[in-house]
Amino acid sequence: MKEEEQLKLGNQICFPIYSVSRLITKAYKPYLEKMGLTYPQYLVLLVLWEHGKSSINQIGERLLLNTNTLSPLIKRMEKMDLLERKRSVQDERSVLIELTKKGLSYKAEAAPVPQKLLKSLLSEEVELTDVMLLKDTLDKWIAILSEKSENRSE
Amino acid sequence: MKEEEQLKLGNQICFPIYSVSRLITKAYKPYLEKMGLTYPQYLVLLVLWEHGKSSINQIGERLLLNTNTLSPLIKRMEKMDLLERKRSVQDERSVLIELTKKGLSYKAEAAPVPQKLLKSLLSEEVELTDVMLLKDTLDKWIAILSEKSENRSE
DNA sequence: TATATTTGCATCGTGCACGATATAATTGTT
DNA sequence: AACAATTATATCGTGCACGATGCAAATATA
Repeated sequence: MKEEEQLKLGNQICFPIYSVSRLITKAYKPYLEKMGLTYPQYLVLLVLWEHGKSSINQIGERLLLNTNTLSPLIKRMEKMDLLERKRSVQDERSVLIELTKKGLSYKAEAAPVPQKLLKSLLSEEVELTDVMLLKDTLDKWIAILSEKSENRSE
Repeated sequence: MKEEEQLKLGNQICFPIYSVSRLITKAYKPYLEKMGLTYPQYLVLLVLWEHGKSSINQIGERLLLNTNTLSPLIKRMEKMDLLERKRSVQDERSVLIELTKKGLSYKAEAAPVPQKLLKSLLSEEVELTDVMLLKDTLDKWIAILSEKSENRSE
């Protein structure tokens, strides 16, 4: 492909990823706003539902987010009475995050959401096998790219 | 799949899209910061390089962004002397955006960037055919999802 | 031709993202 | 033990995203 052609929006590979990411966040909105959650806040809950009490660092590793994003986000969630922040006794630097009853209780309400969303993304044109292939490629890219962005300093 | 299982991060389909989107924006950074550009600013340039003078509305349609995002972004780009804003004579509501010489000249520098980035995303594990399949699925989703988010009010 | 509706853009407020920097606790080294 | 390096978190500044709202120009309707 000529360079000229590559600069056209329709031939870009990153633009559709960027757009779909935003559009999916929007698609999540009607489901999440019933609970007063944003999508990143929902992601934090996913981690805590799956792994229980975790440090900010551990949450960040799983979501590929740094503390400069997570710290304020988690403080907002604390204000919403979804979780509690406690300094670790073993290591006074760590802040351990634990769900409140309210945070735990949202799990039941959130459970059917991914299924509903996936369903809305499936059609005659896009079948489940396509989605699995897509996820496969993306997961491989995450492995490559997250490696790279960590080692920026080396 | 049980609902319990679906709530695990590793089984989510939207999370990898969200993560890869952010990681790719980061991957673009070293290439774009030479020109002092952010990724969304680069997208605006792509539109203007391809289509020439355009209204904010037209740019928004192509990038799937509204004016509340584009207006400030384009004003920043005007300050950087990349483009000029002019009210349309035919329709005083429209603001027409036209590239300056500087904005035009960046095209040559930006031309090889998508190729380089794509290359860094290809490996033994992820081949070009996988990327084409991925883009195909994403483009179909954009068609579905952008339709939906427009018709929210109906 | 008045008036209602729509359209294009801008502004405001809130919440991410993220680079840069700061700080205190911990660990490593001499 | 004293000091250097690392680690975990927090804060700051900037730039998106986006819902809500406002406003003026254009268009549609009565």
